[in-house]
Amino acid sequence: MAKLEDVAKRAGVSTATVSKVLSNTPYFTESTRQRVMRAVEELGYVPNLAARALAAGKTSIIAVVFPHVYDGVFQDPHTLHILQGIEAECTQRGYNILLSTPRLTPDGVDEHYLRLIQSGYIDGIIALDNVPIYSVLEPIRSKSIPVVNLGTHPSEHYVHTNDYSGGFQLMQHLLELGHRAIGIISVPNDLNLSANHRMEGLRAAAQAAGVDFDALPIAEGDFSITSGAACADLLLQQFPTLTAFVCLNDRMAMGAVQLVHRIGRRVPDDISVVGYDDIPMAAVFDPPLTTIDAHAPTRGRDATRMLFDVLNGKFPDPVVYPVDLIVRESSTHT
Amino acid sequence: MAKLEDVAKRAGVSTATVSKVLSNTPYFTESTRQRVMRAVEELGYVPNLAARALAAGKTSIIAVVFPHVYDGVFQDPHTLHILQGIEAECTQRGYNILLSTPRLTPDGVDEHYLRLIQSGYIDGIIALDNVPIYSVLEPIRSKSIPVVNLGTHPSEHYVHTNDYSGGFQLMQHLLELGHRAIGIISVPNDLNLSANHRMEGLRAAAQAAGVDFDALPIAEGDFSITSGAACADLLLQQFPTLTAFVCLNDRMAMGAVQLVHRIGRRVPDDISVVGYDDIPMAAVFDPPLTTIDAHAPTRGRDATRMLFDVLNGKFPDPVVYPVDLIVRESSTHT
DNA sequence: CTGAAAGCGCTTACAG
DNA sequence: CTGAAAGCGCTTACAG
Repeated sequence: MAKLEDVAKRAGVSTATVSKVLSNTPYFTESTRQRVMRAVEELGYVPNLAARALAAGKTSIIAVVFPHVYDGVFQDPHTLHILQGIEAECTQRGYNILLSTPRLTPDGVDEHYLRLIQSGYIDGIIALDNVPIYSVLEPIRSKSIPVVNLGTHPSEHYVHTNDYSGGFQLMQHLLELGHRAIGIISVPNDLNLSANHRMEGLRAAAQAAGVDFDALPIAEGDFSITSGAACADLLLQQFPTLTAFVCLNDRMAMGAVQLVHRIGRRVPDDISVVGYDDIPMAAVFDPPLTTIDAHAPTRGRDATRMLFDVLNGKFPDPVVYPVDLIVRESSTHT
Repeated sequence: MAKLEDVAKRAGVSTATVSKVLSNTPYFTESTRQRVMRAVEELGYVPNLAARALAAGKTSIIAVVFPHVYDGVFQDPHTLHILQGIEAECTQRGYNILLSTPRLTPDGVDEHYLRLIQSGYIDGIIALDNVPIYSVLEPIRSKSIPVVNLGTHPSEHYVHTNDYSGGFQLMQHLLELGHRAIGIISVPNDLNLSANHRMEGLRAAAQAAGVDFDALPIAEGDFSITSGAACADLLLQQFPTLTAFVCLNDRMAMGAVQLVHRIGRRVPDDISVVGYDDIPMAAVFDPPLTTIDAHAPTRGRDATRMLFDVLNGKFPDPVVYPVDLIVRESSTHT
């Protein structure tokens, strides 16, 4: 495998010159540049990134940090949508993605993640830092690694959506349809900060309409389809007269719909069900889900662009996306 | 940030000793080992992986290569299931995952991928090498990077499933239920080798039952839900008397079910629909899908274990998984 | 059982 | 505009 030295010899210049030509430093004779480039071409030279990383401290690797919680980031279409945006942007800029899914405990994060942070391997981080018990940004604070946060733990650079507003709109929608007997399908409040903010939005909308939020029946799932079905089952057994379910994500909403159908009732005629995220399947589900579009596909891309801005010494403004209520057929008036 | 030299000084030994103690070389006084370990502890020393990569040629990074085709690997729950298995196994062994989604053309693969291969960054590769026009393993052959292939391009080490058998069982199932007017929802044959093998299985089962496979109507989608619906629409307009659809993956099957419902007919009473992959949603879909379980979750894990075997100098046997027909409610007799 | 020293393949002030 | 040389932080024969 050809190295810089080989290229230098063949081009009749020093390794320093080759290095500089390759990194596009100006002030070189056109002829030198061409000699170098031809040697590179002829030898099929490709730089050894490990060496470059050591010498220059630049690796062309960015870490995507998605904490490992509940049933796994790999099960969540929403998370994947974000990853897709990150990947597209990184690939375009010649960067590689290192996928990190640290395991969190109240005491901190696993050793493996800590090693990665200090490995000298990564130029920057995009994090989905959303787990209340611990922020994965914590061990990074003492380092100088640029970070953009897609989660809601405090961070200098971030791309958020307005979860509070999303929750508010969702509840408002059901209330406007006349629903009052509304079951909440939530998650434990130590699971996800975004979910907590959505809950606050739900509460605010209820209170604005004079509805006692705390009196509404609530069940806690884990974002999975099956947990949504289980929650709906539980709630309907205790409160058979419920006319609607608000679910904190689309997958639980899909589970709730299935449970309702399984017990011989109809969505939305008997019971309205609304979700959150607008995953691709939401639009083609039966019935299509009323949900909140939180712009996952573009959020990953924007976070990545922001990270590159930071890497280039710019100071990008934080971004908070608005969210959009998407009314489909899973909800109707009482 | 503490480096090896700092640890050595503090422990009163040479850097060579520290390095060897840390890599678990035997033959060290217990007291030396302890002095070193304490110094490591006190300084919070973490090795710089870039330096280690350069010096030892070991990076603790393995690349997961999922060629970028059709609507993207990130949309495919099946692919993600595989990734989940890979991630779990790598994390457990202290390895990092570098995600690579090369863009393929008949002429080859993008420059970015080529650079990664030669970067000196990766210890091994797990590939889903399934695109007929080009094998991502091609540029690796001249290198000495260990590879395990989850796709069906030729490779020394691989973990497969028997797509042919899956196709065969699926068609056999419908034929046994009495179906003869069967629409095939496939993909273009330059898209995916696994899909092609499934098609061969379908054909063989048809022929074994005396059915002329080439006479069956066929439409080509792109694995997405919406394409499944579009194909079903097309086929039913041309052949209104079809009693069943075989789809080459679950998502297209879900699209087909939705189209059937949309035009006021029922699954399975009017039309049976079967899929392939057994993605998590298949079991909770309405109706639950008859499909082929190709063991995605364990396949990623097994491929990763195989890769570590190769890295450790072993010669693991290739693995071909059997596949299982899962009969649910989306298919019934004519 | 332990250490001195060379080397992995780059980049980067510095000097000219 | 170009090059000599030091250095990035490790590992690894080799010698003792």
